[in-house]
Amino acid sequence: MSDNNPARTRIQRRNRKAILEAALEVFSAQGFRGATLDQIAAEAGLSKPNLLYYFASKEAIHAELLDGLLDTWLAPLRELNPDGTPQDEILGYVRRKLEMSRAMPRESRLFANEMLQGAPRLTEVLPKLKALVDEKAEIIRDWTRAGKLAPVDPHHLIFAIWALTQHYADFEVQVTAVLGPGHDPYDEAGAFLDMLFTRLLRI
Amino acid sequence: MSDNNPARTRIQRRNRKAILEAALEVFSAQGFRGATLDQIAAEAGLSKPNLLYYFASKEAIHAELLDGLLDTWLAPLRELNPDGTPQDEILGYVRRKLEMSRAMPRESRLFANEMLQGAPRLTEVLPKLKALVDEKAEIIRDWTRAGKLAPVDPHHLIFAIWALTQHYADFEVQVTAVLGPGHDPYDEAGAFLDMLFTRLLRI
DNA sequence: CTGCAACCTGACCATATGGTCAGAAATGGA
DNA sequence: TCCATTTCTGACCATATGGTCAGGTTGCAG
Repeated sequence: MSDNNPARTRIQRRNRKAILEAALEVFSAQGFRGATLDQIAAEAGLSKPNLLYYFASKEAIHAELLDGLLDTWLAPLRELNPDGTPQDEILGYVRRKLEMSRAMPRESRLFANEMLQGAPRLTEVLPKLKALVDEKAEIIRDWTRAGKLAPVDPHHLIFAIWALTQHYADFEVQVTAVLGPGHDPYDEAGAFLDMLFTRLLRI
Repeated sequence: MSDNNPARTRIQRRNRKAILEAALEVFSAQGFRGATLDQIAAEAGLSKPNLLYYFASKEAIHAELLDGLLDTWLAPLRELNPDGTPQDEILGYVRRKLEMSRAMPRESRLFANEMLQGAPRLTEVLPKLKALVDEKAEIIRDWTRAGKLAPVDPHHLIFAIWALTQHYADFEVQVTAVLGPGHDPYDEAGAFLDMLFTRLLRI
């Protein structure tokens, strides 16, 4: 009872991790309501009552997953450095964000599911999102004012980066189906987006 | 029994329409598994057994919604005219697609939900999608070869248009939360995307 | 080795949900 | 008006699902 947060025993650490991993798999593929505890339990290799020994409820598992997600998700944007070269900074952001979609497609889909449903479990963190975006938008606006960047609406530039990178994770089936076999969507997207943003931002 | 397809009586037409409208509302906001027949019935102002008088099952309602959706959704792309001016054609497509997101956000979200879950109920129509995209990609490639358009990967150009336009419907909560009050997201997006694609496609 | 705390389970419960059905109510053509 | 057809409903059912619990099993400190 002295240490509250971190899982104490080895077993607890292992099982909580397995549960969260399984839950990410299932929630991201089925949405919150579509996912069942039985699926998560099976995926984690545990019994349903045992799941509920580690987490108070289905909600609690989902909440824990969402908990750090926004921070993880916004990390690439946080790195945008006002003292760097505008084009490099923004291209770097695009690359980091695309890499994140490639490395964490399930997290992307978990997030997308949440947003599609109207973000019922994220509403209280959206203001935090807005604050960060506003801050970074101001940096971009300054770059434009200083003549270092083509004039663009900073908010919609950020939306564009989100949309273009997350699309490859969230609509993976569609992308794969349209490209057909023998393609690496993310490699191609990387080249395409480099080109796109280079052209867009050139003064 | 002679005429098979169209709803025969006035009542049938009215109620089927009400059910599909209600189902679109609920399915697009909750996903297939998240939606319940009770919700749809309530939204449509009918009793649950009455829903099932008009449709064989929950699946059947969903299937009927999905049925025409892909065609509707791809209509703007179909209009891409190989004999037009490349820039105008592509910008026109972007505008039509954005307008579609504005006018039919629920359809967009229904579609997004389906894709997120791996398109279990759309797999058989994905080849049709691929065929259309391949056809239009070839047109774009020809334009590029003819020197009328900057060189771009046509498939990823189309993905970009999808991602950028659908984002405003699918992530509406996020867009609204970030922009704050006093903005018309679609108007701003229209201007931004015009600018973006103009710069991207200029030779 | 022992005993207590941590871990786990089968059996069970309440509710939600998709779907059925016998028959009542409305509709509309003759 | 009459009655066959269409439309609609309350009551009901089977199953799925989130969650509980009494008690069994395992891990580990002393």
